[in-house]
Amino acid sequence: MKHAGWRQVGRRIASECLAIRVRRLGRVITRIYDTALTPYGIGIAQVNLLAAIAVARGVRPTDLTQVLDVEKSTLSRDLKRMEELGWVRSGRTARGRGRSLTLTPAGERLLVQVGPPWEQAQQMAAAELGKQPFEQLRKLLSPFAPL
Amino acid sequence: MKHAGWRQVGRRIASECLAIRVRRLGRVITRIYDTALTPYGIGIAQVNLLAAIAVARGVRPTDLTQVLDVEKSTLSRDLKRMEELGWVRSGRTARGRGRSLTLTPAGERLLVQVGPPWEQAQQMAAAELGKQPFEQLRKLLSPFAPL
DNA sequence: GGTGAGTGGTTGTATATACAACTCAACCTC
DNA sequence: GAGGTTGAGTTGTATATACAACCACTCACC
Repeated sequence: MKHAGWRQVGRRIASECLAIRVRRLGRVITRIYDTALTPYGIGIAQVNLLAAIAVARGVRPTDLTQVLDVEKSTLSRDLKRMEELGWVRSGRTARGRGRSLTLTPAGERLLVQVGPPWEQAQQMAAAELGKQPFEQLRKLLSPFAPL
Repeated sequence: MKHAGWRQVGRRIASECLAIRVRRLGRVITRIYDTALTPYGIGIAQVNLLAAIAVARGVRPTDLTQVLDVEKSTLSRDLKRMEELGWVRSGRTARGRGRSLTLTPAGERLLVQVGPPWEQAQQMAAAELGKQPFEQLRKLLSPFAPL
């Protein structure tokens, strides 16, 4: 196996790489959810934040970076957008450092509205992947659920 | 189940959404590969293109959008970067419309160099996820391999 | 209570991603 | 072979993502 040529390397990477598969799956799945959510002016990435803040009211951004595995700089800008859109508010924490995040009433309303299209997207994703693989995948990825 | 409040919706989405899990997995995995590849001045997304072009020499961008499930506008800009970096070249197709893509010698060399760190990243990803889940996942996602 | 260390957050820069609108060239039809 | 049709690619705009560098504030310690 010494001296693998570029053809070999290319074939091996194309056929074996986990990252490439995961990223492609991400593109496909993201499109499904974003399409279903478009009428509501939100995408799955922001729904993610909305739901995370709803569940853990008063979290600090730093905590979210842990829970969601997002870079703090990414989160900073995502939150800025959502504050500007009027879905999220931040105040000082009761004690200690950092800000404390909550949904605005508009954010709460939006989250409720977004329920049905999200369910629909979840259905479509299951259809796209096949019921079986969908459930296997969901189970396999449960360590990556933000709860 | 009528009148689900925002708390319920948030909990449900946070705990069940496939897209959110897949996207988070993507972030985690991408970081592993990108970190391993950093010394070579390339990331896994570009390695993906490099490998795809290596395997299917002479492909047209349009074909790649099918094979890789990428938007044509995304691909257009990604390829532009890689042409500027001197890894990819494009010429006219023998027949029909569109361009034809090939690796430059520099691109071929880079692909070979990138083999070892890629293997290493694949190992680290397996370690991160656990051997078992890693293999299950790879198998489950084989429909998303670009081959 | 001042100061130094560490943490939380923002900003600069770059890539990857998508959708929509547009351009341009090849094709086909008559 | 002229003209409409279609398909390939680019460009405008916006979000999501990351890393590095920076700023600001809190806390702990003396």
